[in-house]
Amino acid sequence: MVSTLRDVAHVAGVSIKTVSNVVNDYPHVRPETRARVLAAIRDLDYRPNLSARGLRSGKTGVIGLAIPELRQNYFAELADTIIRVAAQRNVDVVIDQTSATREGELAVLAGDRLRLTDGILFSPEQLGQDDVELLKVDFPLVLLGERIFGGPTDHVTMRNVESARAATEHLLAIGRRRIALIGAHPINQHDIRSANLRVTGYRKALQYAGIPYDQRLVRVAAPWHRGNGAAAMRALLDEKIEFDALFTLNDTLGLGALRALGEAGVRVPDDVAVIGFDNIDESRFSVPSMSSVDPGQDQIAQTAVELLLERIAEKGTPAPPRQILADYRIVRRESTGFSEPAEEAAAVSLPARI
Amino acid sequence: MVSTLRDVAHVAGVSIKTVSNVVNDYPHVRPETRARVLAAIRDLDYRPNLSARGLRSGKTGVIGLAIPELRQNYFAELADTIIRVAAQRNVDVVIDQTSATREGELAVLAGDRLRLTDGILFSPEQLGQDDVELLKVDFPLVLLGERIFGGPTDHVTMRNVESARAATEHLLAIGRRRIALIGAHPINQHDIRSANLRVTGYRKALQYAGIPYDQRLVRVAAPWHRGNGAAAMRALLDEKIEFDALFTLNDTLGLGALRALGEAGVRVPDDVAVIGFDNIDESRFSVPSMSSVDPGQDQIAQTAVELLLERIAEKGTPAPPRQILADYRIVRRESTGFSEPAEEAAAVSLPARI
DNA sequence: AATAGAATTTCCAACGTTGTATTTCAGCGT
DNA sequence: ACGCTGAAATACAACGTTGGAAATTCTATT
Repeated sequence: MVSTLRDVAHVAGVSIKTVSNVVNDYPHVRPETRARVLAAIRDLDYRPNLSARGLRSGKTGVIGLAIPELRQNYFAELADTIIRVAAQRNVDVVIDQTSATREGELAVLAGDRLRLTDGILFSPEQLGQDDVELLKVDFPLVLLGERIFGGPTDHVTMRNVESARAATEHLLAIGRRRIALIGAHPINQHDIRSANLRVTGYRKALQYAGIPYDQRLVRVAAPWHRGNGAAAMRALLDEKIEFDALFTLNDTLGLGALRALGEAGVRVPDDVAVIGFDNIDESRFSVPSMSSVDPGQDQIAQTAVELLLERIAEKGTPAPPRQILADYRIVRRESTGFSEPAEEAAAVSLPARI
Repeated sequence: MVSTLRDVAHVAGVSIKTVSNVVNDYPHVRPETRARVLAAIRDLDYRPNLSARGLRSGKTGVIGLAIPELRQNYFAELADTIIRVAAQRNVDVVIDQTSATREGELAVLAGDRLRLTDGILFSPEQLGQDDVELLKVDFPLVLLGERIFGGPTDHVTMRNVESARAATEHLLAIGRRRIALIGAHPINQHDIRSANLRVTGYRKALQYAGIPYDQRLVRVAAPWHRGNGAAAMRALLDEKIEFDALFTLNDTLGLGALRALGEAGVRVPDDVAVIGFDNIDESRFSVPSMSSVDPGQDQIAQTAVELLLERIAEKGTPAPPRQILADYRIVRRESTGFSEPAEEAAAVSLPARI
């Protein structure tokens, strides 16, 4: 039913190794022989058995992507891109959801998922800088995200400080001076998670502009989901703190805040300009559409897959760990007084379910 | 470095087959022997080589999920649930994105992805009823969605007609009489895609309520994404057609329509009540939060995985194809004049990226 | 103590592939 | 015609696992 090298070899009248050589583009095969074998492969609809190949070669052609939850827009988009990039390299992707639990993330590092995969792309959410030692694993691992820096593995991440600063400067550039921030985390000097990095960028922009940092404008919100964005915004409004702009540390918070602003009758961007972070698809379609920082996710996905495949192919002593920073850009939309050209708003390049 | 059955056998002082028996819960192993083997397995951190197991047994323990785009909320949520269910059964999931192209979907049926997987969950978006013959494949396949009915494979889907009727009746129940619909497709008698099924439900509800069907209220929109929902709504408003309610054939269209309504200063639900379809997470957080039809996606995911695993395990003549219909429910939110209890709105059970 | 019968363990082969080593072949110079 | 060279093709073994059957050990009877 399913044909093997043996069947192809029989039909083509050669040995199975010759068929294998053809399949693997081994150079020393006579064109005539190659043609005969290829014809047999076509006739029999032969496909390599990946289990056998994996057993023999020690490589499965599958990489793992360990993320908290596919349900979160950010990770769905990341996974989407990563799968596309991997597919171009003829690599399959198995997704492992850690459910954003420390337990789940430790299981990733313990290699519980490694049974099938040649290596793992790992975007932790619970592990932090203190866990950096745990990244010393004996399989190829590429780290994503901003939870851990300076680890022993390749790391692909975004320019948090610079891009947050740019976002803040965007608000300053349109004349805003009282810029609230939602999404901070309790201060912890040893914690360099992205919240703190982005807050740092925010403060730098203020400082450079000569605007004093006002603690009351900076609100804690964790985790970064809509409900907390809305709640933080309601608190700001309740406390009657004056502000004319808002920077939320991710888009999801921003969308929640937009909702709370809408409920309260605050006009965006007239009364309050809003910018988020991540540039998820959804932000283009909110009311009003929301400006955001595009942290270069496509580039991150592309780079991460490339680095991982390099590591998997690597022989001998591993090269020292590399850190790659993606390019960012500010996407201006209605929430900061801009409007995208109609085409862009309409250009949903991704056909929807019908 | 990586230990095998052989290593474990050596340490435990038994044959590799005995270790294999322990690993596979073969009953006739003395408790004492079993304990010794398990200890060795722990000590050596032994994990079965899935390639070898797959080669020997012909099963990989991996299933494929073929969907158009992970980037679409609906599919991200579906994939999320399916991966969770599969994980409980110790099965991994490889995601294959067809990019919503016919070509990509044909590749799925051609088994291009089958190299690694024991079977496939397939949610087509381009293939239609005319392609039903193509579903006759020689590997386990479970069909999802509403594009093709009566095929040769198991099929898990939703009650489109009934649930769309219930959605319409919900709008009728709150006193609305001029109910617009967005998301219809050009009429084609042989096409039973979900758009037409849902329109059928809508018409049945109207008919039962004694309300005439008004062609002008029914708008085409394809594909079902936000931009088209907004565009259809703008057209309705521009044409000054009177309506006091809106049923969009999915949530994404509805969110786009909400945006257009907001832009036009139309109040929701006061002027126009809105209900969508799919109950994606996002609908809870729009402004206002959007009522929707929950088509029973969790149940669909659960059932689909179960059916597929049954088919994979099936020996001998295959049982006749089964069709499973999930239970639906109407979720009432602000867009139809209800508000969820605060707890539910806040109960985002899925921690976000920090 | 011998023995049937069951329980437990082991042996052997095979799954489909590819790396290494070997053989065969064609073309060339002498 | 002979040996040489490199290209082309092949033979063989091994990757780690498990199904089936055979071998061994144990238990309960007699």
